[in-house]
Amino acid sequence: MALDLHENEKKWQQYWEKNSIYKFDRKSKKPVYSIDTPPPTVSGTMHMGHAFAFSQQDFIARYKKMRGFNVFHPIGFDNNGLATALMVEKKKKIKSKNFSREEFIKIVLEGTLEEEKKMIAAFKSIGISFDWTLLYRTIDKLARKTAQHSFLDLNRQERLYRKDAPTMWCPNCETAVAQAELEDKEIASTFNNIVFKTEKGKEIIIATTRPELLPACVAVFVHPTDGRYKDLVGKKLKVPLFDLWVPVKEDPRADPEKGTGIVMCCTFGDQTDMEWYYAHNLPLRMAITKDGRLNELGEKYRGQKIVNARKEIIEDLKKEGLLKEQKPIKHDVNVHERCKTEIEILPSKQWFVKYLDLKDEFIVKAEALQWVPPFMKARYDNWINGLQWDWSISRQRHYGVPFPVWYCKKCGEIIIAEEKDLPVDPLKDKPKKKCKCGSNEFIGEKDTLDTWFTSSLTPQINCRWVEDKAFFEKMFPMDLRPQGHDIIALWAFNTVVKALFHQQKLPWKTITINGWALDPKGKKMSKSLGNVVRPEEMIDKYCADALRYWAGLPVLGEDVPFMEKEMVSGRKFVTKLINASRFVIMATKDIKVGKIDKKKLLPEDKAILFDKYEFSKALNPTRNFFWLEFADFYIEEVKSRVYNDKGSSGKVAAAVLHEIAWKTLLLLSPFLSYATEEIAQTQFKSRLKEKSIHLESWPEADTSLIDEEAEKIGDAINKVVAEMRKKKTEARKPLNAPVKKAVVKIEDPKVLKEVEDVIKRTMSVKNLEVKKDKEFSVKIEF
RNA sequence: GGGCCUGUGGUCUAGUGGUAUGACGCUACCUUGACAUGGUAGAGACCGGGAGUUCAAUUCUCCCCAGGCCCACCA
Repeated sequence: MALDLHENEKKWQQYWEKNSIYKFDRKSKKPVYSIDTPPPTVSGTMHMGHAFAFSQQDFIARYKKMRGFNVFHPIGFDNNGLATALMVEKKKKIKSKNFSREEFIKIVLEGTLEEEKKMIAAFKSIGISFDWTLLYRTIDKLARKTAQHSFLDLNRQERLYRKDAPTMWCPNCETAVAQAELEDKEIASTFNNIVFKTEKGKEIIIATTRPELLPACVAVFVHPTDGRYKDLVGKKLKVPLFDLWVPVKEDPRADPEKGTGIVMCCTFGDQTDMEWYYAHNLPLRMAITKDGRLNELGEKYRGQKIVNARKEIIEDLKKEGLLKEQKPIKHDVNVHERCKTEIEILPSKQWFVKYLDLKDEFIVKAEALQWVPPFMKARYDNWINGLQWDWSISRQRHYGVPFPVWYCKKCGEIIIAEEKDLPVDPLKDKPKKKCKCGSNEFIGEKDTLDTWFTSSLTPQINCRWVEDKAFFEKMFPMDLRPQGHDIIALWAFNTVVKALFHQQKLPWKTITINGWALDPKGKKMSKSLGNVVRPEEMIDKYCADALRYWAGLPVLGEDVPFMEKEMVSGRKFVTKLINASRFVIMATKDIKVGKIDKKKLLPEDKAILFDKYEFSKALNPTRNFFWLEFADFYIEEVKSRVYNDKGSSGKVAAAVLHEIAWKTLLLLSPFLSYATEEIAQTQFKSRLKEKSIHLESWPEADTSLIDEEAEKIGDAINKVVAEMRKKKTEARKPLNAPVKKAVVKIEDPKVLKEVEDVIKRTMSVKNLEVKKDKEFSVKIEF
């Protein structure tokens, strides 16, 4: 009778929930093991990547629980971001702009409940052991309060500053953009050879892809060793179309190989322009507005969008004979990852966290963190070494966590909110005191905090930093941060930064970096490629345990192509496990359970692997032991004993079967959490001490019972049986075909002495002769 | 351009200084009393390419090639 795996999984899911199997016990005296789960974006759908990464995390959580830890396994949903705002706007057919920030946050929190429900159901269906009573959202009151508290603390430490700084700016979203929000995009563009003129009227050709920045030109650079332009240095050049003269300067950052080897510097065309601006003390000529148009410096092109202005300027240059050549090129430009608009560099008032001075410390301190796999630390180091700007934390967005900040209308003084009033919304709330200039009128900060400013506080949110001091002291730092390698530079780094600032400690002891679930060809799964496989589909088609099995196969950190056939193997394994256990119970029905162990299961070896986060190395050998050794040989050999021999040897065999099957179940329970629960609850009730197999302790092997002699005997039986099977197969006979006579030649016949019976019964041999010979051989007669 | 990682039978993968593990697939045979979502057996790889170290390299070193991720550059 086949078991309905789906019904079965549902049944146990409900059972776990009803009995709060995964609830964190605040009162327990056991040591805590805590996990800082990545909060997935609320979208209503679970990705294969979620199923993959969370399953792996779950193996660890379940293992730790079995090892006697009080496991703290919380999860949050990320709804503090543009993606969520857009989703809610679309769903409700509203615009966030039409609501106050506070109202819109409320709308988001309520409007995403439906998506949350779907995701919760999905995570539950794969059997992830989250404690759902700990659920938080990255825009909820706790998160806002934590973020604002963090802001206040950084302010106390004089780590915050606000200044008019060249900022990477998205003219489409009209917001500042962080280094990490950039993306490369290859676009087609034109290299324009444009004529600048010397005072004497000599034509100097300068190549540029951005002629619309001519009105922002402040200098022209050549390489110091470039002989071609030596005599120009120090002179001035006339910018075409505009009444503008700029100096020619030397700088090694000008590449003689590129274009004509002479380059114009505009404030600001790119990052090099910015470096020159500082290095050569150049004037600031901003020709671009925040919405991506030319301003009054653009003269007749004023008000034009960047792309249009470029076109018109090129036309006018052509007309005046000032455009010598145009070369179509393809080049990579920085675009905003969300809207793919080219980034501009504009000065604007932004809040920054000062941290560039601590780069070395960030690297050195993180050495105390256990990185799994260890080489991932290099990516973190790389990122920090490449950092050039302080952390810009302002976003010109309506939706998000507000700054707890006002500005005095009269004197411009910055007023920071009081601790006890958090969380505040400066657009709605007012400072409690007058400004020191006596004014009572304030302007609330309209900007919101970079989402990473809040997301970098998940350990503080999980451990209730702003709500429960005693609890926080007990729980912080957390034990484990599992996350993807794509966000080492963002999430991992920012979280370390915050914890070092606030707690002067690392936020966790270990960080594990999981790989990605890819499509079968090794490509990233994405909607546009149409190669997305939904985990729910796979659960429906196979079962959740099969999906978990797949997630348990690869080495942590490896990207894994999703192969449906792995699901088939997973389900077969589940079936095999159930069937073999059923046999064990049948065979051992009326026999008292003994305490005999058998070789090679070695739970402590598996434990070491888990402790090293190498769970796949625990899963595979356990599976192989169970299937290839236990089921294929041991069960077969023991069958005849159990069925035919009701004497003492039968009892021993049955006891061994029972013992091994149970220990195997325990070892597999972190992976196949449903099947093992089913088997334990229905067939091994006598062994089960707790309400669930997932509350049982990790099995201990009684090493004193490992008997080398017995192992030798076991190996000899397996060898002989395998050979006899082969002979029968070669003779095209069924495996249970009776054998009249068999002759086994073996170097040490003594080892088979006691087990000749076993061989005879297993292989239906009537007469068995064992002879001594250096060469091992088996002959059979039918 | 820089950093990190990966490259083992058709596919995925284990592993080691002395030519290699397992799975899936494939072929043949077997309805044996837990399981045909099964069993047994078999074919199939000179471990990306080249050079070096060594008695010996898939395993160590260097170079190259391919793929991935991150960073930088991008007039």
